[in-house]
Amino acid sequence: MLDKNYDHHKYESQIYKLWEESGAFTPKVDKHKQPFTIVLPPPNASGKMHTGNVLMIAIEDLLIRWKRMQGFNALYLPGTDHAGFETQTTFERELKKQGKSRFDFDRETLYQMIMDFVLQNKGLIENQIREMGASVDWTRYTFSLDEKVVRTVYDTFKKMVEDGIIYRGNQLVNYSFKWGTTFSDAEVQYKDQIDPLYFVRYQLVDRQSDEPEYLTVATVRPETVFIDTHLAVNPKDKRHKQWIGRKVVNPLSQESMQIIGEGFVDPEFGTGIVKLTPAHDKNDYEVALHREGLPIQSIFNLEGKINERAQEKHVPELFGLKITDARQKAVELLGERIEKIDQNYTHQVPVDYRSGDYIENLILPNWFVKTSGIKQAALQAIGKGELNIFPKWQEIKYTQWVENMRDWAISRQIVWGIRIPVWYKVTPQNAQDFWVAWIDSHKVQQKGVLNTFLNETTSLAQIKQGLQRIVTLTANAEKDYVVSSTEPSGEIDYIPETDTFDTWFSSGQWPLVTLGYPDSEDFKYFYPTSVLETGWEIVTRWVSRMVMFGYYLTGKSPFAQVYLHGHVRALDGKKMSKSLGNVINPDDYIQEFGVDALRMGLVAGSANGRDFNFPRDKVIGYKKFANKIWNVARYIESLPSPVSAAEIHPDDQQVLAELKTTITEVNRHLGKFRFADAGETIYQFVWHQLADVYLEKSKERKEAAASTLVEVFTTSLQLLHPFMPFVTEAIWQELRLGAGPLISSSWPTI
RNA sequence: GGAGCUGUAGCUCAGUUGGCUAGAGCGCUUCAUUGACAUUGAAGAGGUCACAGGUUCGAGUCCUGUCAGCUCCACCA
Repeated sequence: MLDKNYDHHKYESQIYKLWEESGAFTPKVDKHKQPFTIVLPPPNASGKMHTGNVLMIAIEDLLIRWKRMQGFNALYLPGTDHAGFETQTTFERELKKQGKSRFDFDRETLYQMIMDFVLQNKGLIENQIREMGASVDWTRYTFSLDEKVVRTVYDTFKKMVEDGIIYRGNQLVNYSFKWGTTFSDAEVQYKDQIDPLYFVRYQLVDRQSDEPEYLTVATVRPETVFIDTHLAVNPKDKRHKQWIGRKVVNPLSQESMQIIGEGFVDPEFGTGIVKLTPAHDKNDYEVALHREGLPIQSIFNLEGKINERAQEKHVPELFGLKITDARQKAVELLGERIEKIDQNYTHQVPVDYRSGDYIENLILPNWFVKTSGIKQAALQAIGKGELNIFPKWQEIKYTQWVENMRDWAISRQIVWGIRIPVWYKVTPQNAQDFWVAWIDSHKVQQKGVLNTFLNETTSLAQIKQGLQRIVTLTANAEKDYVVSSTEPSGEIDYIPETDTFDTWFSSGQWPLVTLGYPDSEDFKYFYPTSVLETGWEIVTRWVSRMVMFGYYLTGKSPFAQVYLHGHVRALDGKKMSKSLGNVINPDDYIQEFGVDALRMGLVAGSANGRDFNFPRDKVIGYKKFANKIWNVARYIESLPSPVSAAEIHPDDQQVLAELKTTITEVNRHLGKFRFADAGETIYQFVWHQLADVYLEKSKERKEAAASTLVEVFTTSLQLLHPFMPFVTEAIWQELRLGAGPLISSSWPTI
């Protein structure tokens, strides 16, 4: 006898085990069957499940189970990501609790410590994926630092270097002094901030009698004044265009600066005159690139302090100061030349997406992917229909973003990740071009230019042993490095690159590496994958990169269809955030209402790809629904033995016809990624047509109606299975409705 | 500045190529019920589909404009 009510605690874990052991999750390569593949967007290996992950898995598992039942060879491929920067920052917080920091360890030790940390925590997210009922193939599980991933990433890097798509450049990057690393454009966000806006006077050279003595420039960064190379005005600006070609004196360095015309200058802003600081501003940098002879000189060292340029430019007072202190000091030095200060100036400052700390634009040697060569295919994919994004309007966003993509800085100055497989040649002549940080034999950190350390007592080998980080002070020409995963042997000394790849460089190849690119049987059979399902916020960082790598390496889009779900917002309609205290922990809902209810509630509440509020009401509603199905099963169980009746009653005919319509509708909705509609359709049928009407009426003719009731209910369970896998399978097992488990039964046809 | 999304019942939202007598869930009202289920059943109230024009035999749906909310991208030194 079934219990009076459905108790999800009683069934969920044992049913997952049953599925996994049945082999239903593990498709075999079979040329006679058509593959259907979804690669799970890998969650952070040391993270835990959030509502977005739940929705993601609910939708993907729904598609997979549907296709599996339809007879496809369905592969749902799981994995987790090392999430380089995010994990390292998390780990650093742990270190801080112990009174330590990353600077206390050499890179290999630190890497191993983080690896241990991640391995310790990895089980949590894996268990949560199981708990969700995701019918993923654990035998093909991939972690993004698995050897096969690293190997492919290295091969790709090598190929891209050889093809000239990856290059080493000394150019403007987004840099965080707090974290000591570069960020890609996609990782930079902007936040509003109020800063004083200083109006600084620049004296005109060779002034004619009727002219003012000076020009005024508005800036929030007086500390950079001394390195200004030029002033710029908009050539269309009638007030100012006459200054083009004239000169002013830099109020701090006293050097003469030419005034140039540049279209980017907004005549409406400030005074309509801009100072140019090419090493620390994107616009100014662009100007410097297309104009000959604009010096690009950085004024910060790697610790965010003013470097020796301060002396060269005659403002020694600024040397060694941090940015904020330098700003104060510069204001003092400018003194009278500051005409006025606007204290209420609101502007947007760049911050990193993770911690919201300042990002500076700096010139640093970095590895870059030249996007101009590979983004064309990623754009054409849309036009050619090889890549379809749902909802359709997201294609516009994707296209815009790819079109505007600048070169992609892929090196990160953190240890947690895949080390860039490069070795720099070290010779007595170039030892001054490397800055190194390393832990010496007394466990003390040393920092400085390499050749200052190399002497009788300290060998290069010692430095390498305790190496934390190297920075090449110039962009190395190709002859100065070797691409290799292991240290090249021979006469010449080498020092390893310590930068790691941007996580998105490896996860951009995720569909490839998980399937065993380039020559595994799996890859040949399951690639390209069928559907990529993920959140829209990740289109720029991830989806676009996967498409680019897919075309670059295989000539194909890694997936034909992309379905983007919306953000799950908090109950109050706001973005979930710790500070607002409105974060929803899916575990609470799983405990209280069960996985089926949570999955179905989210699927039914997801607004066709738009953002939506966490649908608590629906989750509760579907828990009740699970119980409703359960009780239909209980009723069936209570029936006298099913009697086959010859008569076809009109009620039977009607319910069978309604069932047919339901099957058609569910298929139609699922085919269009309209999951909420599909769920709603089957819900309405089961509750309000089957249970409320047909079942009630059949009570007057129990024996005669029994076989139809069982048939319709069995089919309903199959239709419901992809949406609510646990309760449907539990009933299937308890009532022994089929030979094998429900997960492996056939999708209803008409 | 560029682009996109949204505005439908008290609340959260469906409404797919125009055919709507506008739906669902929750909430609300009234009633019922000890044999599948109160995690229930039956009945009901509730909407000039943001606003103004237009196209059409017909507009929640298409077009134009206005207002409001949200988001993304680019950025102002």
